[in-house]
Amino acid sequence: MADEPGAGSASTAALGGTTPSATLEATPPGGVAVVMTSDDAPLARESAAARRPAAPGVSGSGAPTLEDVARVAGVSRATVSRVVNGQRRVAADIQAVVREAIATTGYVPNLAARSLVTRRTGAVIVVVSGVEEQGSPSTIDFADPFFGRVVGGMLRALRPHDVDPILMLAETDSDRARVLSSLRNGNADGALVVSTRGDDPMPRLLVEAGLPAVVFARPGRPIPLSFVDVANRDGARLAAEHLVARGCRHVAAISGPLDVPSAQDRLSGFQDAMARHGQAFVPTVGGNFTYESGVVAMTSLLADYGDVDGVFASNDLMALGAIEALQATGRRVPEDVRVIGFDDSSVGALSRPALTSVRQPIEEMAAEMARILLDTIADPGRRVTSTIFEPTLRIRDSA
Amino acid sequence: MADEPGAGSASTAALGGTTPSATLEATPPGGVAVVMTSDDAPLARESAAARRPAAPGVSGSGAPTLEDVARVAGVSRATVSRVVNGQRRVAADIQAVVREAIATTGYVPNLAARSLVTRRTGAVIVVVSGVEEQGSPSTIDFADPFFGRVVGGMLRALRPHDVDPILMLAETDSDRARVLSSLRNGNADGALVVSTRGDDPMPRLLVEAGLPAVVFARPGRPIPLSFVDVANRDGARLAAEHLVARGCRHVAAISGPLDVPSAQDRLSGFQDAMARHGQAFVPTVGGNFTYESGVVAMTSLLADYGDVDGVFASNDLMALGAIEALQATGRRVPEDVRVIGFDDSSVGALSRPALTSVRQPIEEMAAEMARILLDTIADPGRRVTSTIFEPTLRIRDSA
DNA sequence: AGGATCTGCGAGAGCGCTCTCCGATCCTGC
DNA sequence: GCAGGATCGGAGAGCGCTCTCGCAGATCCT
Repeated sequence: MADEPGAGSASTAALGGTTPSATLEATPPGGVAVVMTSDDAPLARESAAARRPAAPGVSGSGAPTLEDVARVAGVSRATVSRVVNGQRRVAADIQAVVREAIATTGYVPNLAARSLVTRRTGAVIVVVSGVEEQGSPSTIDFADPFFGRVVGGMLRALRPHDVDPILMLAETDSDRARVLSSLRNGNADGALVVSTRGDDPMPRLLVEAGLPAVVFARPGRPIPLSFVDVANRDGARLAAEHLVARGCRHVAAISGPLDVPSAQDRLSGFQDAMARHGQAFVPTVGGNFTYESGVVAMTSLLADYGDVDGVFASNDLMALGAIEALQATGRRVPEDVRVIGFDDSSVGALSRPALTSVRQPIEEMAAEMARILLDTIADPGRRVTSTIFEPTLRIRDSA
Repeated sequence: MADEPGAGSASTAALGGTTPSATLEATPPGGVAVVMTSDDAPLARESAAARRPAAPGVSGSGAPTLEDVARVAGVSRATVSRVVNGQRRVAADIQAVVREAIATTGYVPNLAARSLVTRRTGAVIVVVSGVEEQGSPSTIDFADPFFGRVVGGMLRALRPHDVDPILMLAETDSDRARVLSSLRNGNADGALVVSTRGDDPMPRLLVEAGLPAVVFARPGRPIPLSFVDVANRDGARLAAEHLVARGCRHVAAISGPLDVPSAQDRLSGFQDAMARHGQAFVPTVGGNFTYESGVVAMTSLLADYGDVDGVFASNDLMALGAIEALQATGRRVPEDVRVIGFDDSSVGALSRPALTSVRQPIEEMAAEMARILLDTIADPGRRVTSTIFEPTLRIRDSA
């Protein structure tokens, strides 16, 4: 990216400056204005070599080190270290002196150095994992609120332990190799994996490498790896019972890809529950968790079973698509057909009619993942664990 | 959102012994079935307790080091290092031998050690910044797709450079201090800041500390800090012109909190554009970017100006709320009242009627932030920069 | 009261890596 | 054949930190 002569004081957008090539279909070509303000500002930011704290009387350059603090406090490095880490008992008065010295020097421990010896980094990798598909560069939809909710939940559980999440994508083999080596060479202590597909190889790789990890949702193939999940079958049962209770007699299902364990469980759980209520056969069409696939599935369902009066979709997006298709054929929701989704996503809550949906406590599940991982890191000999959360039915307008 | 009483028990069988002791305050009241296999040890949560140094003496146990590779290749550490980093010319044959040795040993550089001497970490902090409000524990809504889109955009720009984002929340002063010290002690090389409020102190702190940083959206107060933004006024103008073109004669606006610069710009840009088209006064009610505030604002607008036929809301959530309020009073959208939002969020696209909205290329903006930060880190003397993206109008059904 | 035990602090050895010298080797030109 | 470069590999000094070890001095027991 070319430098531009600072266009004097920045007043108006100097259009036609350097135009980042980032303007594919998003911005009309040339539709980017770059404004550079010169740094005649009082706060000169030549942060180049000047990484010094405003510490008086400390040695020459660079951030203050343990050594510096020790000198100021008149104790040894070891003692300062002990105070910083609160490890072994240190006399109260000395502790005070050291803390004082830490404050005046503005000391802050260098994590790289610490991690070099402790073999702990205080960071975990959050792997958003998918499988590259030909054509589409990414299978991961970051706009899906699911992603943010998971990360948010992890963050809240991690923060009290001063552990930070490093975000990594894992779509290609080289991505996965990168995650693995990051972990192996001590760039992070463990991994929290959120897979978008059942056949994701990431969990297996982690297990084989013997690395601490926890995954979201039960892995496709059983492997010795901790995971957190929702009781998908119970959620589906909730949906089935609700539809039955509302008087539905001809219900159908829109399922997710059956190689995804959760989709599998939701479908079979729904079928079983319906069977218990006398409907032995549930017309089912598969989708792929997208809105469009919901439209398609519902349309196809309608073609074969025009008298459906209840639909259970394996996620909210497909449920929304189903409603769209239903309404397009003049059917009213919920009067003519009742629709239930799965996820209790914000999209569903905001749509009209508001979507009745099976709620899984994503944030808490994510937090639990973090907790399990932390425990595993603290005690590597720990057995593999799993926590299953019970879903609840969030009744709104669509069913 | 209140927790529903949980559905009781776990039906799934335990894989081994059950130890619910791990679920102290971790487990939400009810609704959770914990199934865990466990070792006998009551897990001591002391992070400091289980801190054991790496297995001593076992050569094969620990990860291979430069030393190991050097021994295998029959060269010195320095040479291996040179090969790994491709810094100086190394004879081709020796290079081959070294690479061979790297492959056989499975060597992977220890980033902590490297960063200790290079003072570079290959990581940047993504600060999701807000201000703690009394009552609510968090002002940051991770379920908002905006969050994921930003992170996704950054990720894609960062990845080719092998730089990873570390996620941090900054709500309290101590959070902010943590971010600052992480940066200062070389835990990360720079910060990408996404603020949720205009009066967020984070940007200022970063500047004062002379740390490399880029923020999303123009800071509330002008400070010498690089940022990326969308031309909010232009976006608002687009909305105004569209409403006018569709024949709206009495338009109103629902604004965001006016201490947020972007909300300010959107409102004034809209007002100015409307003034140019003959509507000097635009009835305006403030909201706070939430769905509910949109409902409230629209209701209040309707009470005072029953004849509105066009509404511009400063974000999609509020626009959706407005539509809800409109429909609740029997008005049709877009036939009676046209509504335009801002963000082009996925919620808006999925709602019915689909929301017409001003689109800002969030992913690309985020990617540009990453690029600027990387440049700044590479050349700290670099001037402060800003890139303004042009918004476009995404016309759907609501206007 | 005397030895045993405990407690608190300092000395020092690295953790794995990069990078600056420096010496050894290999060309090149005369 | 030899000086003068140019090139390339090795030795070694740390980067800032933690942690074991050992030694004083305080505390305890019989």
